[in-house]
Amino acid sequence: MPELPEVQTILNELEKELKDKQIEGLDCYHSRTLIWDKELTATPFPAKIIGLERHGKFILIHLTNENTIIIHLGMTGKLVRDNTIANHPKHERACFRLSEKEKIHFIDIRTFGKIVLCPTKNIPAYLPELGVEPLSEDFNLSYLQKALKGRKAPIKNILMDQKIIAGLGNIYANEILYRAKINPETPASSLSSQRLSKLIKTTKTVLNEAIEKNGTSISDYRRIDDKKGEFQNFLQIYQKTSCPKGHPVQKIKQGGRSTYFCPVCQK
DNA sequence: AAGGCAGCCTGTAAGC
DNA sequence: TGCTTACAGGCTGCCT
Repeated sequence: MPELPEVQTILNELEKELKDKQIEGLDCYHSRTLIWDKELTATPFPAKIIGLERHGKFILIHLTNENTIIIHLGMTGKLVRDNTIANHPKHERACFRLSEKEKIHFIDIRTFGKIVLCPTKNIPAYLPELGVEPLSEDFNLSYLQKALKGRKAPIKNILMDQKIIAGLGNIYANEILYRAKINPETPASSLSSQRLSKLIKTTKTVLNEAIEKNGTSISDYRRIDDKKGEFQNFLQIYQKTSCPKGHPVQKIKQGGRSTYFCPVCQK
C-alpha cells in the first residue's frame, strides 16, 4: 500500500531513471486508469521530463510542453522498469515508452490507481485538498493544534485524513501511534501539547526511517526494479500479535480500516 | 461542519 | 474438492 515513504522512494528512483530521457508515448490497457484533460487536444508526446514532485501520495511529472502527468498508485499500483520483467506483465494497465525502447509499466491489480494527462496549469482540478507535508517545517505544534481544534474523531482517523496531513496511510498511522505511545481511539482534540509534540517528532522519525529503508513491502508495493523495500522488517505493531514489549496486540476497526495497538503501551 | 460508511476492485485465505 | 464469504484499504460521494 503505497504511502508517503513508498511514493517518495519511487519518485527518487524515477528521477534517476527518467533524467534526460524522452517519453515517446503512453499506451493504455484499462479504460478507467487514464484520465485525459479536455483541454489537451493532441498527444503531449514525445516530450522531455523537466521535473518531478510529490504532493502527498501523488506523483507529478512535468513535461517540456507545459503538460504534466499525475500518477496515483492507489492500493496496488506499481511502476516497474521494463528490463526486469516480462513484456506484458499481468495486470499491466498502462505503459510509458521511453527512448531506446525502454519501458516503464504501470501495473495495478485492483485498479484504484490513476494516471492523469493535463496542461500543467490544470493540475489543481485533479488534486484533492491536501494538508501539510509531514516532513516539512510547516508540520509543527501550532499547525496541528489549529487543525485538531474541536475535532472529536479518533486521532488515528485524523492522521489518515489527507486534508490535514498529506501522505500517511494505515500502516504508518499504526506505527506512529505505537511509537508515540498514544491510544489510537483518543479523541484528537483531547491530546496535550506535550503529546502532540511527541506525535509530530515520531511521525518525522518513522517516515524518514521508512524512506531510508525504501518503503514497506507488505503485499504489492515494489520499487522500480520490482524489488521489495525493507521497512516491513522494522514494523513494531502493524499485523503483529504481540508488541515489542511482549504484550498482546489488539485489533479493531476504525473508519473501516484495521487498527493494531497495544493497550498497555498506548494510553 | 464533521463524521460515518458504502462502494469501487481483485487476489488470497478461511470456513463449510 | 469446490463453493461462498471475509478481508486487505485509498479515495469519492452520499447521508445524517
